Amino acid sequence: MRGFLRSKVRVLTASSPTISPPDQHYDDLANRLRSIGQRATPQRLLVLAAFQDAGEHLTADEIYARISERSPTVNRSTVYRTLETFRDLGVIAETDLGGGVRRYQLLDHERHHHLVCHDCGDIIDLDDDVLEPIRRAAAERYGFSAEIDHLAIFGRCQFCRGDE
Amino acid sequence: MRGFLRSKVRVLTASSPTISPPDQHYDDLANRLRSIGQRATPQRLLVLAAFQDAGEHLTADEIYARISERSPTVNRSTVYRTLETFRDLGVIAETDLGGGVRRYQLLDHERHHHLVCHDCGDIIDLDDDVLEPIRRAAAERYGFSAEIDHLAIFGRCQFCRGDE
DNA sequence: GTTGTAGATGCGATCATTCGCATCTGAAGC
DNA sequence: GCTTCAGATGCGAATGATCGCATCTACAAC
Repeated sequence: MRGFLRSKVRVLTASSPTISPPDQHYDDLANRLRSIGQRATPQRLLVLAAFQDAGEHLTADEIYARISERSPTVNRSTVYRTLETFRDLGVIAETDLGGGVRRYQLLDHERHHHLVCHDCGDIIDLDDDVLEPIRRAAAERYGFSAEIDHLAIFGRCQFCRGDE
Repeated sequence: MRGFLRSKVRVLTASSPTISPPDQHYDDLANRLRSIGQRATPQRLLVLAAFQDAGEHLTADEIYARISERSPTVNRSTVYRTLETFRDLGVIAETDLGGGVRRYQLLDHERHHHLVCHDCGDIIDLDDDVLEPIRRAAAERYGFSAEIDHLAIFGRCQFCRGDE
C-alpha cells in the first residue's frame, strides 16, 4: 500500500511537503491536493469523484463522459491533463492493455498487474511481489526508484501456447 | 538471442513451421516471411530495410518518411499495420518511452530495456536478465509465456530523487 | 476582502493511431 | 503461364491524445 499523493510533480518549484498517510478515504481530497502544492480545482475533484463512483480500468473518454453528465462545460483536454498530472503524482496508474486505448485506475489499494495474451486476449492478474526483483535491481544498480504501478505484460497464455 | 521470426501471428490458420535460426543477416528476408506463412510484399521489405539503414528506436513516422523517399505511394496505414504485424511476430519491439509517440526497433540482437526518469527525462539502459524473475513467475504460476522485448519502466533517477 | 500571479482551463488545431471498405496482389494450385 | 482468393494495401474518415495560446482562477500575501 502506498500514499495517496506520492511525490511532487515535475514542475513544482517550492519544496514539497511530505506525503499524507495512506489508507484514508477521500473526504478531504481538496486538502490533500493542497498539501502537496497542487490546486484543488473543481475539475480535478470531478475526475477523482468519477473514479470513486465507477469501477476500475476507466478510459479517458469514459471519465470525460461521466464528468460531462454533471458538468457539461469541462473540457476533454482538461481531463487528459488532469489524468497526466495524477499519474505523475502517483494518484492513478495508467496502463495500455492493448486495443489502442489507455486505461486508468485509482491507486488506493494493492497494486496489481496483468498478463495479457495477445492471441486470445485473456487477461490474468499478477501479484505485485513478482516485480520486487526489478525494483531492487533498479535501485541497487542505478539508484533508480522504479514506479511500476500497473504493468501490462504481453505474451501467450498456456492454452494458446498449446495451440501451435 | 532469439529467432528472427518467432511465432505465428494471431490469425494464422495453417500450422506454423518452426522458426528460422537467429544470428543470420537478412539477405533472404522475403523467404523468411514466406516460411512462416506471411506474404513478402514490397512494403514489408521496405519497412525492414528502413530498420537496417537507420538506428534504433524509430517512430512510425520516421519509418514512413524513409520509405516515402524511395516509394512515395506507400501509405501511412500500411506502415502502421506492418509494424503491428511485425510486433506480433516478434520481429520488432514496440516501446512507449513517453512523449506520446511509440518507438520501434529490430529484435536481432540482445534485448534491452530502459529506466525512464519522469522528472528529468533521462533514459538508463537495463539488462534483460533483470526481467528473468518475472518470466519465471509468469511461467511457473500461470503457464504464461511472457514476451517482454523492450520494456520502459518509469520512475525517478538518483539525481532527481536527491532534489526533493 | 482585495490583489497579484503561477498555474489551470477552454478552445481549436494538430498530431498519432486505428478502422472500414473497395481494390489489388502474392503465391499456391493447376 | 493462368486462375483463384485470402490476405495486404490505399484511401479517407474517425478516434485517441497532445499542444499553443488566450483567458480564467485558486490561493497566498497583504
